[in-house]
Amino acid sequence: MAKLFHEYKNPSLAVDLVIFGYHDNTLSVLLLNRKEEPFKDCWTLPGGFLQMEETFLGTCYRILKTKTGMDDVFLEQLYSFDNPGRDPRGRVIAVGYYALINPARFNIIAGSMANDVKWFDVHKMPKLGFDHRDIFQLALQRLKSKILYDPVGFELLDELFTITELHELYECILETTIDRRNFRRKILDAEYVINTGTKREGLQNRHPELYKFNKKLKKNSFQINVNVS
Amino acid sequence: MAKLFHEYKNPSLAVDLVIFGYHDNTLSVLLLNRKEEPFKDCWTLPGGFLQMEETFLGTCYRILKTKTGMDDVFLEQLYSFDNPGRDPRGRVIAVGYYALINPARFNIIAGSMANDVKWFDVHKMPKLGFDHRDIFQLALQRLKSKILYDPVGFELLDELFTITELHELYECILETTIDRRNFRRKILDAEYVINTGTKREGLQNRHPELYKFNKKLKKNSFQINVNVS
DNA sequence: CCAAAAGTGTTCGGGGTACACCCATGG
DNA sequence: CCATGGGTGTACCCCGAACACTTTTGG
Repeated sequence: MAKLFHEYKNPSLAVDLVIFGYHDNTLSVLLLNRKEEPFKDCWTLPGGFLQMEETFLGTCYRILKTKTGMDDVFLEQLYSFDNPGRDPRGRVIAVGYYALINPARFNIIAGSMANDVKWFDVHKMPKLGFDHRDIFQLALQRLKSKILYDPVGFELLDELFTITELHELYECILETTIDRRNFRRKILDAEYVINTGTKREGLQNRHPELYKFNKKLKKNSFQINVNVS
Repeated sequence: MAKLFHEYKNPSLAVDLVIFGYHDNTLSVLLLNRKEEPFKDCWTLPGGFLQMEETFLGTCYRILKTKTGMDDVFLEQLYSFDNPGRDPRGRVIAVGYYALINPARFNIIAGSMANDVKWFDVHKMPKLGFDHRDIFQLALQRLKSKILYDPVGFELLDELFTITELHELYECILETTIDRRNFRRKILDAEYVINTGTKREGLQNRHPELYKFNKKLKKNSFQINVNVS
Protein backbone atom coordinates (compact mmCIF):
# COMPACT_ATOMS: atom_id res chain seq x y z
CA MET A 1 0.00 0.00 0.00
CA ALA A 2 1.82 3.05 -1.29
CA LYS A 3 -0.34 6.04 -0.52
CA LEU A 4 -2.03 6.97 2.67
CA PHE A 5 -5.72 7.48 2.27
CA HIS A 6 -5.84 11.18 2.72
CA GLU A 7 -3.23 11.61 0.03
CA TYR A 8 -5.77 10.74 -2.59
CA LYS A 9 -7.80 13.59 -3.92
CA ASN A 10 -10.82 14.01 -1.76
CA PRO A 11 -13.57 16.58 -1.67
CA SER A 12 -13.28 19.08 1.15
CA LEU A 13 -15.64 18.67 4.04
CA ALA A 14 -17.34 21.64 5.56
CA VAL A 15 -19.71 21.86 8.47
CA ASP A 16 -22.45 24.49 8.19
CA LEU A 17 -24.58 25.56 11.09
CA VAL A 18 -28.15 26.72 11.26
CA ILE A 19 -28.24 28.41 14.64
CA PHE A 20 -31.76 29.07 15.84
CA GLY A 21 -32.47 31.62 18.50
CA TYR A 22 -35.77 32.74 19.94
CA HIS A 23 -36.45 36.16 21.36
CA ASP A 24 -39.43 38.52 21.54
CA ASN A 25 -41.74 35.96 20.01
CA THR A 26 -39.50 35.69 16.97
CA LEU A 27 -37.56 32.71 15.72
CA SER A 28 -34.27 33.84 14.21
CA VAL A 29 -31.21 32.39 12.57
CA LEU A 30 -27.69 33.65 13.00
CA LEU A 31 -25.97 34.69 9.76
CA LEU A 32 -22.53 35.98 8.91
CA ASN A 33 -21.68 38.58 6.35
CA ARG A 34 -18.62 37.28 4.55
CA LYS A 35 -15.48 39.38 4.27
CA GLU A 36 -13.92 37.19 1.59
CA GLU A 37 -14.69 35.67 -1.75
CA PRO A 38 -16.64 33.73 -2.66
CA PHE A 39 -19.90 35.41 -1.74
CA LYS A 40 -18.06 38.44 -0.35
CA ASP A 41 -20.54 40.74 1.40
CA CYS A 42 -23.19 38.03 1.19
CA TRP A 43 -24.99 36.55 4.14
CA THR A 44 -24.24 32.91 4.83
CA LEU A 45 -24.58 30.33 7.55
CA PRO A 46 -21.60 30.08 9.87
CA GLY A 47 -19.41 27.20 8.77
CA GLY A 48 -15.93 25.84 8.70
CA PHE A 49 -13.83 23.06 7.29
CA LEU A 50 -13.46 19.78 9.09
CA GLN A 51 -9.90 19.30 10.28
CA MET A 52 -8.31 15.89 9.88
CA GLU A 53 -8.49 15.05 13.57
CA GLU A 54 -11.82 16.64 14.27
CA THR A 55 -15.30 15.23 14.71
CA PHE A 56 -18.28 17.04 13.24
CA LEU A 57 -19.27 18.20 16.70
CA GLY A 58 -15.71 19.35 17.24
CA THR A 59 -16.00 21.53 14.18
CA CYS A 60 -19.41 22.78 15.31
CA TYR A 61 -18.08 23.89 18.66
CA ARG A 62 -15.02 25.47 17.07
CA ILE A 63 -17.29 27.53 14.82
CA LEU A 64 -19.63 28.40 17.66
CA LYS A 65 -16.79 29.39 19.93
CA THR A 66 -14.69 31.44 17.54
CA LYS A 67 -17.44 33.09 15.57
CA THR A 68 -20.12 33.57 18.14
CA GLY A 69 -18.63 32.91 21.59
CA MET A 70 -21.09 30.13 22.34
CA ASP A 71 -20.63 26.72 23.84
CA ASP A 72 -22.75 24.04 25.45
CA VAL A 73 -25.71 24.19 23.12
CA PHE A 74 -28.11 21.71 21.60
CA LEU A 75 -26.75 20.45 18.29
CA GLU A 76 -28.11 17.85 15.92
CA GLN A 77 -26.95 16.61 12.57
CA LEU A 78 -29.32 17.59 9.79
CA TYR A 79 -28.19 16.27 6.45
CA SER A 80 -25.16 16.18 4.18
CA PHE A 81 -25.18 18.24 1.04
CA ASP A 82 -23.35 17.09 -2.05
CA ASN A 83 -24.42 19.31 -4.91
CA PRO A 84 -21.23 19.49 -7.02
CA GLY A 85 -21.74 23.18 -7.76
CA ARG A 86 -22.48 24.27 -4.23
CA ASP A 87 -19.09 25.93 -3.66
CA PRO A 88 -17.42 27.83 -6.51
CA ARG A 89 -13.97 27.10 -5.07
CA GLY A 90 -14.22 23.40 -5.81
CA ARG A 91 -15.78 20.27 -4.58
CA VAL A 92 -16.99 20.78 -1.05
CA ILE A 93 -19.36 18.51 0.81
CA ALA A 94 -21.27 20.20 3.59
CA VAL A 95 -22.55 18.47 6.66
CA GLY A 96 -25.40 20.53 8.04
CA TYR A 97 -26.06 20.80 11.75
CA TYR A 98 -28.62 22.89 13.54
CA ALA A 99 -28.33 24.42 16.96
CA LEU A 100 -30.93 25.69 19.39
CA ILE A 101 -29.74 28.46 21.64
CA ASN A 102 -31.03 31.10 23.94
CA PRO A 103 -29.60 34.36 22.56
CA ALA A 104 -29.84 35.97 25.97
CA ARG A 105 -27.09 33.67 27.22
CA PHE A 106 -24.48 34.85 24.73
CA ASN A 107 -22.81 37.92 23.38
CA ILE A 108 -22.58 37.41 19.69
CA ILE A 109 -19.24 38.56 18.37
CA ALA A 110 -18.12 39.09 14.81
CA GLY A 111 -15.15 36.83 14.23
CA SER A 112 -12.25 37.52 11.94
CA MET A 113 -13.93 35.99 8.92
CA ALA A 114 -17.03 38.09 8.93
CA ASN A 115 -17.97 41.73 8.52
CA ASP A 116 -20.97 41.26 10.64
CA VAL A 117 -22.94 38.72 12.57
CA LYS A 118 -26.66 39.17 12.85
CA TRP A 119 -29.88 37.47 13.80
CA PHE A 120 -32.50 37.28 11.05
CA ASP A 121 -36.15 36.51 11.57
CA VAL A 122 -36.78 33.22 9.75
CA HIS A 123 -39.49 35.02 7.79
CA LYS A 124 -37.21 37.83 6.69
CA MET A 125 -34.15 36.01 5.46
CA PRO A 126 -31.83 37.73 3.00
CA LYS A 127 -30.50 35.96 -0.07
CA LEU A 128 -27.94 33.44 1.10
CA GLY A 129 -24.66 32.37 -0.46
CA PHE A 130 -23.74 28.80 -1.45
CA ASP A 131 -26.69 26.43 -1.06
CA HIS A 132 -27.37 27.79 2.38
CA ARG A 133 -30.99 28.53 1.66
CA ASP A 134 -31.58 24.81 1.16
CA ILE A 135 -29.81 23.99 4.39
CA PHE A 136 -31.74 26.63 6.29
CA GLN A 137 -35.08 25.45 4.93
CA LEU A 138 -34.40 21.85 5.78
CA ALA A 139 -33.38 22.85 9.29
CA LEU A 140 -36.55 24.85 9.82
CA GLN A 141 -38.67 21.99 8.60
CA ARG A 142 -36.81 19.59 10.89
CA LEU A 143 -37.29 21.86 13.88
CA LYS A 144 -41.00 22.16 13.16
CA SER A 145 -41.54 18.43 13.07
CA LYS A 146 -39.18 17.74 15.92
CA ILE A 147 -40.83 19.87 18.57
CA LEU A 148 -44.06 17.94 18.06
CA TYR A 149 -42.71 14.82 19.73
CA ASP A 150 -39.30 15.65 21.19
CA PRO A 151 -38.99 18.08 24.08
CA VAL A 152 -36.43 20.48 22.64
CA GLY A 153 -38.36 23.72 22.91
CA PHE A 154 -36.87 24.54 26.29
CA GLU A 155 -33.43 24.84 24.65
CA LEU A 156 -34.58 28.14 23.20
CA LEU A 157 -35.89 29.53 26.49
CA ASP A 158 -34.41 30.63 29.77
CA GLU A 159 -33.82 27.92 32.33
CA LEU A 160 -36.98 28.97 34.11
CA PHE A 161 -40.00 29.73 31.98
CA THR A 162 -43.75 29.97 32.18
CA ILE A 163 -46.17 27.68 30.39
CA THR A 164 -47.36 30.69 28.44
CA GLU A 165 -43.83 31.34 27.20
CA LEU A 166 -43.52 27.73 26.08
CA HIS A 167 -46.93 27.99 24.45
CA GLU A 168 -45.96 31.14 22.56
CA LEU A 169 -42.76 29.46 21.42
CA TYR A 170 -44.71 26.55 19.95
CA GLU A 171 -47.15 28.85 18.21
CA CYS A 172 -44.30 30.91 16.82
CA ILE A 173 -42.34 27.96 15.46
CA LEU A 174 -45.34 26.08 14.12
CA GLU A 175 -46.99 29.23 12.76
CA THR A 176 -50.37 28.25 14.03
CA THR A 177 -52.58 28.70 17.05
CA ILE A 178 -52.81 26.07 19.75
CA ASP A 179 -55.52 26.10 22.37
CA ARG A 180 -53.95 27.47 25.52
CA ARG A 181 -55.70 25.16 27.99
CA ASN A 182 -55.21 22.01 25.96
CA PHE A 183 -51.56 22.84 25.46
CA ARG A 184 -51.07 23.39 29.16
CA ARG A 185 -52.78 20.14 30.05
CA LYS A 186 -50.75 18.14 27.57
CA ILE A 187 -47.44 19.61 28.66
CA LEU A 188 -48.24 19.04 32.32
CA ASP A 189 -49.65 15.53 31.80
CA ALA A 190 -46.54 14.55 29.87
CA GLU A 191 -44.37 15.90 32.69
CA TYR A 192 -42.52 17.98 30.13
CA VAL A 193 -41.88 20.51 32.88
CA ILE A 194 -41.50 20.66 36.65
CA ASN A 195 -43.08 23.39 38.72
CA THR A 196 -40.37 25.20 40.64
CA GLY A 197 -42.80 26.77 43.07
CA THR A 198 -41.46 30.22 42.19
CA LYS A 199 -43.29 32.87 40.24
CA ARG A 200 -42.26 35.50 37.77
CA GLU A 201 -42.33 38.79 39.66
CA GLY A 202 -42.81 42.37 38.63
CA LEU A 203 -45.61 42.00 36.10
CA GLN A 204 -48.66 44.14 36.10
CA ASN A 205 -50.94 41.16 36.33
CA ARG A 206 -51.11 37.78 37.97
CA HIS A 207 -47.64 36.30 38.50
CA PRO A 208 -47.26 33.15 36.44
CA GLU A 209 -45.57 30.08 37.87
CA LEU A 210 -42.06 29.29 36.70
CA TYR A 211 -41.21 25.84 35.43
CA LYS A 212 -38.03 24.10 34.46
CA PHE A 213 -37.54 21.33 31.97
CA ASN A 214 -37.90 17.76 33.25
CA LYS A 215 -34.57 16.28 32.24
CA LYS A 216 -35.83 12.75 32.79
CA LEU A 217 -38.41 13.17 30.04
CA LYS A 218 -37.87 10.97 27.04
CA LYS A 219 -38.54 11.49 23.40
CA ASN A 220 -41.98 10.44 22.21
CA SER A 221 -43.56 10.73 25.64
CA PHE A 222 -45.86 13.40 24.30
CA GLN A 223 -47.32 14.49 21.00
CA ILE A 224 -48.50 17.94 20.04
CA ASN A 225 -51.15 17.79 17.35
CA VAL A 226 -51.44 20.53 14.82
CA ASN A 227 -53.56 21.03 11.75
CA VAL A 228 -51.13 20.17 8.99
CA SER A 229 -51.68 22.69 6.24
CA MET B 1 -4.72 31.56 -3.73
CA ALA B 2 -2.02 28.99 -4.21
CA LYS B 3 -3.56 25.65 -3.53
CA LEU B 4 -6.76 24.24 -4.90
CA PHE B 5 -9.12 23.10 -2.23
CA HIS B 6 -8.80 19.42 -2.79
CA GLU B 7 -5.03 19.67 -2.47
CA TYR B 8 -5.37 20.25 1.23
CA LYS B 9 -5.49 17.15 3.35
CA ASN B 10 -9.05 16.04 3.61
CA PRO B 11 -10.65 13.01 5.16
CA SER B 12 -11.78 10.42 2.66
CA LEU B 13 -15.47 10.19 2.02
CA ALA B 14 -17.17 6.84 1.75
CA VAL B 15 -20.76 5.98 1.08
CA ASP B 16 -22.10 2.91 2.88
CA LEU B 17 -25.37 1.27 1.97
CA VAL B 18 -27.90 -0.54 4.08
CA ILE B 19 -29.85 -2.45 1.45
CA PHE B 20 -33.11 -3.83 2.79
CA GLY B 21 -34.88 -6.63 1.04
CA TYR B 22 -38.05 -8.45 2.02
CA HIS B 23 -38.82 -12.02 1.13
CA ASP B 24 -40.72 -14.90 2.75
CA ASN B 25 -41.91 -12.74 5.60
CA THR B 26 -38.33 -11.83 6.47
CA LEU B 27 -36.62 -8.47 6.36
CA SER B 28 -33.01 -8.85 5.30
CA VAL B 29 -29.95 -6.76 4.66
CA LEU B 30 -27.39 -7.36 1.96
CA LEU B 31 -23.83 -7.84 3.24
CA LEU B 32 -20.50 -8.40 1.55
CA ASN B 33 -17.75 -10.63 2.77
CA ARG B 34 -14.54 -8.67 2.24
CA LYS B 35 -11.67 -10.11 0.25
CA GLU B 36 -9.19 -7.50 1.44
CA GLU B 37 -7.87 -5.93 4.59
CA PRO B 38 -9.06 -4.31 6.68
CA PHE B 39 -11.75 -6.64 7.97
CA LYS B 40 -10.74 -9.36 5.51
CA ASP B 41 -13.28 -12.19 5.62
CA CYS B 42 -15.62 -10.04 7.71
CA TRP B 43 -19.12 -9.11 6.73
CA THR B 44 -19.69 -5.43 5.97
CA LEU B 45 -22.18 -3.17 4.32
CA PRO B 46 -21.54 -2.51 0.64
CA GLY B 47 -19.77 0.79 0.27
CA GLY B 48 -17.40 2.79 -1.83
CA PHE B 49 -15.45 5.99 -1.93
CA LEU B 50 -16.95 9.15 -3.30
CA GLN B 51 -15.18 10.19 -6.49
CA MET B 52 -14.37 13.86 -6.98
CA GLU B 53 -17.05 14.39 -9.61
CA GLU B 54 -19.68 12.16 -8.09
CA THR B 55 -22.79 12.88 -6.04
CA PHE B 56 -23.71 10.65 -3.11
CA LEU B 57 -26.47 9.10 -5.18
CA GLY B 58 -23.98 8.58 -7.98
CA THR B 59 -21.80 6.61 -5.62
CA CYS B 60 -24.81 4.66 -4.36
CA TYR B 61 -25.79 3.62 -7.85
CA ARG B 62 -22.23 2.72 -8.75
CA ILE B 63 -22.07 0.44 -5.71
CA LEU B 64 -25.47 -1.03 -6.41
CA LYS B 65 -24.67 -1.62 -10.04
CA THR B 66 -21.19 -3.09 -9.74
CA LYS B 67 -21.64 -5.08 -6.57
CA THR B 68 -25.19 -6.22 -6.83
CA GLY B 69 -26.44 -5.53 -10.36
CA MET B 70 -29.26 -3.32 -9.13
CA ASP B 71 -30.53 0.01 -10.30
CA ASP B 72 -33.65 2.13 -9.97
CA VAL B 73 -34.28 1.60 -6.30
CA PHE B 74 -35.52 3.69 -3.41
CA LEU B 75 -32.60 5.41 -1.70
CA GLU B 76 -32.54 7.84 1.17
CA GLN B 77 -29.75 9.48 3.06
CA LEU B 78 -29.51 8.28 6.61
CA TYR B 79 -26.74 10.01 8.51
CA SER B 80 -23.06 10.83 8.26
CA PHE B 81 -20.63 9.02 10.52
CA ASP B 82 -17.50 10.70 11.73
CA ASN B 83 -16.03 8.52 14.45
CA PRO B 84 -12.28 9.08 13.96
CA GLY B 85 -11.50 5.42 14.61
CA ARG B 86 -14.13 3.98 12.33
CA ASP B 87 -11.68 2.94 9.59
CA PRO B 88 -8.24 1.60 10.54
CA ARG B 89 -6.76 2.86 7.26
CA GLY B 90 -7.16 6.47 8.26
CA ARG B 91 -9.72 9.19 8.55
CA VAL B 92 -12.79 8.21 6.61
CA ILE B 93 -16.17 9.86 6.89
CA ALA B 94 -19.07 7.65 5.90
CA VAL B 95 -22.33 8.91 4.53
CA GLY B 96 -24.93 6.25 5.18
CA TYR B 97 -27.78 5.61 2.79
CA TYR B 98 -30.45 2.98 2.94
CA ALA B 99 -32.17 1.30 0.04
CA LEU B 100 -35.43 -0.59 -0.20
CA ILE B 101 -35.50 -3.22 -2.89
CA ASN B 102 -37.46 -6.21 -3.96
CA PRO B 103 -34.90 -9.03 -4.07
CA ALA B 104 -37.00 -10.90 -6.61
CA ARG B 105 -36.20 -8.20 -9.18
CA PHE B 106 -32.44 -8.71 -9.08
CA ASN B 107 -29.75 -11.34 -9.35
CA ILE B 108 -27.28 -10.56 -6.66
CA ILE B 109 -23.74 -10.94 -7.93
CA ALA B 110 -20.50 -11.05 -6.00
CA GLY B 111 -18.37 -8.23 -7.32
CA SER B 112 -14.61 -8.21 -7.53
CA MET B 113 -14.20 -6.81 -4.05
CA ALA B 114 -16.09 -9.48 -2.17
CA ASN B 115 -15.83 -13.17 -1.51
CA ASP B 116 -19.50 -13.42 -1.13
CA VAL B 117 -22.68 -11.40 -1.14
CA LYS B 118 -25.53 -12.57 1.01
CA TRP B 119 -28.83 -11.57 2.49
CA PHE B 120 -29.01 -11.68 6.28
CA ASP B 121 -32.18 -11.65 8.32
CA VAL B 122 -32.08 -8.43 10.34
CA HIS B 123 -32.46 -10.56 13.46
CA LYS B 124 -29.55 -12.82 12.60
CA MET B 125 -26.83 -10.39 11.68
CA PRO B 126 -23.21 -11.46 11.92
CA LYS B 127 -20.55 -9.28 13.51
CA LEU B 128 -19.90 -6.40 11.15
CA GLY B 129 -16.66 -4.63 10.28
CA PHE B 130 -16.01 -0.89 10.71
CA ASP B 131 -18.87 0.84 12.52
CA HIS B 132 -21.35 -0.84 10.24
CA ARG B 133 -23.42 -2.21 13.08
CA ASP B 134 -24.23 1.37 14.10
CA ILE B 135 -25.16 2.28 10.57
CA PHE B 136 -27.33 -0.79 10.19
CA GLN B 137 -29.15 -0.19 13.47
CA LEU B 138 -29.86 3.42 12.64
CA ALA B 139 -31.19 2.39 9.24
CA LEU B 140 -33.51 -0.20 10.76
CA GLN B 141 -34.81 2.29 13.26
CA ARG B 142 -35.37 4.84 10.49
CA LEU B 143 -37.24 2.34 8.39
CA LYS B 144 -39.47 1.40 11.32
CA SER B 145 -40.49 4.94 12.00
CA LYS B 146 -40.73 5.90 8.36
CA ILE B 147 -43.28 3.30 7.28
CA LEU B 148 -45.67 4.62 9.90
CA TYR B 149 -46.34 7.82 7.96
CA ASP B 150 -44.62 7.56 4.60
CA PRO B 151 -45.82 5.06 2.03
CA VAL B 152 -42.55 3.28 1.28
CA GLY B 153 -43.57 -0.27 2.12
CA PHE B 154 -44.49 -1.03 -1.46
CA GLU B 155 -40.84 -0.57 -2.49
CA LEU B 156 -40.14 -3.92 -0.89
CA LEU B 157 -42.99 -5.75 -2.63
CA ASP B 158 -43.83 -6.77 -6.17
CA GLU B 159 -45.55 -4.16 -8.29
CA LEU B 160 -48.85 -5.92 -7.66
CA PHE B 161 -49.53 -7.09 -4.16
CA THR B 162 -52.38 -8.02 -1.87
CA ILE B 163 -53.44 -6.13 1.21
CA THR B 164 -52.48 -9.17 3.24
CA GLU B 165 -48.95 -9.07 1.84
CA LEU B 166 -48.66 -5.39 2.75
CA HIS B 167 -50.07 -6.18 6.17
CA GLU B 168 -47.54 -8.96 6.77
CA LEU B 169 -44.75 -6.63 5.66
CA TYR B 170 -45.77 -4.06 8.26
CA GLU B 171 -46.01 -6.65 11.00
CA CYS B 172 -42.63 -8.05 10.04
CA ILE B 173 -40.84 -4.70 10.02
CA LEU B 174 -42.53 -3.34 13.12
CA GLU B 175 -42.28 -6.65 14.98
CA THR B 176 -45.77 -6.40 16.29
CA THR B 177 -49.28 -7.47 15.41
CA ILE B 178 -51.66 -5.08 13.71
CA ASP B 179 -55.37 -5.77 13.49
CA ARG B 180 -56.02 -7.02 9.99
CA ARG B 181 -59.34 -5.24 9.48
CA ASN B 182 -58.25 -1.93 10.91
CA PHE B 183 -55.10 -2.05 8.81
CA ARG B 184 -57.04 -2.75 5.66
CA ARG B 185 -59.48 0.05 6.33
CA LYS B 186 -56.73 2.54 7.03
CA ILE B 187 -54.74 1.64 3.93
CA LEU B 188 -57.81 1.81 1.73
CA ASP B 189 -59.16 5.02 3.30
CA ALA B 190 -55.80 6.69 2.80
CA GLU B 191 -55.79 5.58 -0.84
CA TYR B 192 -52.38 4.08 -0.24
CA VAL B 193 -53.22 1.53 -2.93
CA ILE B 194 -55.35 1.21 -6.04
CA ASN B 195 -57.36 -1.89 -6.76
CA THR B 196 -56.28 -3.28 -10.11
CA GLY B 197 -59.36 -5.46 -10.48
CA THR B 198 -57.17 -8.52 -10.96
CA LYS B 199 -56.75 -11.32 -8.47
CA ARG B 200 -53.89 -13.53 -7.46
CA GLU B 201 -54.59 -16.92 -9.07
CA GLY B 202 -53.61 -20.45 -8.23
CA LEU B 203 -54.11 -20.40 -4.49
CA GLN B 204 -56.00 -23.09 -2.66
CA ASN B 205 -58.32 -20.60 -1.12
CA ARG B 206 -60.14 -17.44 -1.98
CA HIS B 207 -58.21 -15.39 -4.53
CA PRO B 208 -57.19 -12.06 -3.03
CA GLU B 209 -57.44 -8.86 -4.99
CA LEU B 210 -54.23 -7.35 -6.34
CA TYR B 211 -53.40 -3.73 -5.69
CA LYS B 212 -50.75 -1.36 -6.88
CA PHE B 213 -49.27 1.62 -5.11
CA ASN B 214 -51.03 4.95 -5.57
CA LYS B 215 -48.20 7.10 -6.88
CA LYS B 216 -50.15 10.29 -6.21
CA LEU B 217 -50.19 9.56 -2.50
CA LYS B 218 -48.26 12.02 -0.41
CA LYS B 219 -46.27 11.61 2.75
CA ASN B 220 -48.23 12.07 5.96
CA SER B 221 -51.56 11.26 4.36
CA PHE B 222 -51.88 8.31 6.68
CA GLN B 223 -50.61 7.18 10.02
CA ILE B 224 -50.24 3.64 11.27
CA ASN B 225 -50.45 3.48 15.04
CA VAL B 226 -48.53 0.90 16.95
CA ASN B 227 -48.01 0.21 20.60
CA VAL B 228 -44.61 1.69 21.18
CA SER B 229 -42.74 -0.70 23.44
C1' DC C 1 -67.94 -30.90 2.16
C1' DC C 2 -63.88 -29.16 4.29
C1' DA C 3 -59.83 -26.34 5.14
C1' DA C 4 -57.72 -22.00 4.60
C1' DA C 5 -57.36 -17.38 3.86
C1' DA C 6 -60.02 -13.10 2.11
C1' DG C 7 -63.34 -9.86 2.77
C1' DT C 8 -66.62 -7.01 5.48
C1' DG C 9 -69.28 -3.76 9.83
C1' DT C 10 -70.27 -2.45 14.35
C1' DT C 11 -69.58 -1.19 19.08
C1' DC C 12 -67.08 0.99 22.64
C1' DG C 13 -63.98 3.98 24.96
C1' DG C 14 -60.29 7.41 25.34
C1' DG C 15 -58.28 11.30 23.90
C1' DG C 16 -58.44 15.47 21.47
C1' DT C 17 -60.91 19.65 20.68
C1' DA C 18 -63.73 23.36 21.74
C1' DC C 19 -65.07 26.45 24.94
C1' DA C 20 -65.95 30.31 29.47
C1' DC C 21 -65.28 31.77 33.91
C1' DC C 22 -62.63 33.04 38.01
C1' DC C 23 -58.10 34.62 40.02
C1' DA C 24 -54.05 37.37 41.06
C1' DT C 25 -51.56 41.52 40.48
C1' DG C 26 -50.20 46.53 39.74
C1' DG C 27 -51.62 50.79 38.95
C1' DC D 1 -61.87 48.95 40.82
C1' DC D 2 -60.12 48.02 36.52
C1' DA D 3 -57.25 46.11 32.99
C1' DT D 4 -54.38 42.35 31.88
C1' DG D 5 -52.97 37.98 31.48
C1' DG D 6 -52.81 33.42 34.39
C1' DG D 7 -55.05 29.43 35.85
C1' DT D 8 -58.74 25.82 35.78
C1' DG D 9 -62.86 22.12 34.28
C1' DT D 10 -66.28 20.03 31.28
C1' DA D 11 -68.97 18.25 27.29
C1' DC D 12 -68.84 16.41 22.94
C1' DC D 13 -67.23 13.99 19.12
C1' DC D 14 -64.29 11.59 16.34
C1' DC D 15 -61.07 8.19 15.56
C1' DG D 16 -58.82 4.19 16.85
C1' DA D 17 -59.17 -0.43 19.02
C1' DA D 18 -61.40 -4.61 19.61
C1' DC D 19 -63.88 -8.08 17.75
C1' DA D 20 -66.82 -12.47 14.53
C1' DC D 21 -69.05 -14.05 10.73
C1' DT D 22 -69.51 -14.87 5.78
C1' DT D 23 -67.34 -15.74 1.19
C1' DT D 24 -64.39 -17.80 -2.12
C1' DT D 25 -61.51 -21.30 -3.76
C1' DG D 26 -59.09 -25.93 -4.47
C1' DG D 27 -58.92 -30.34 -3.18
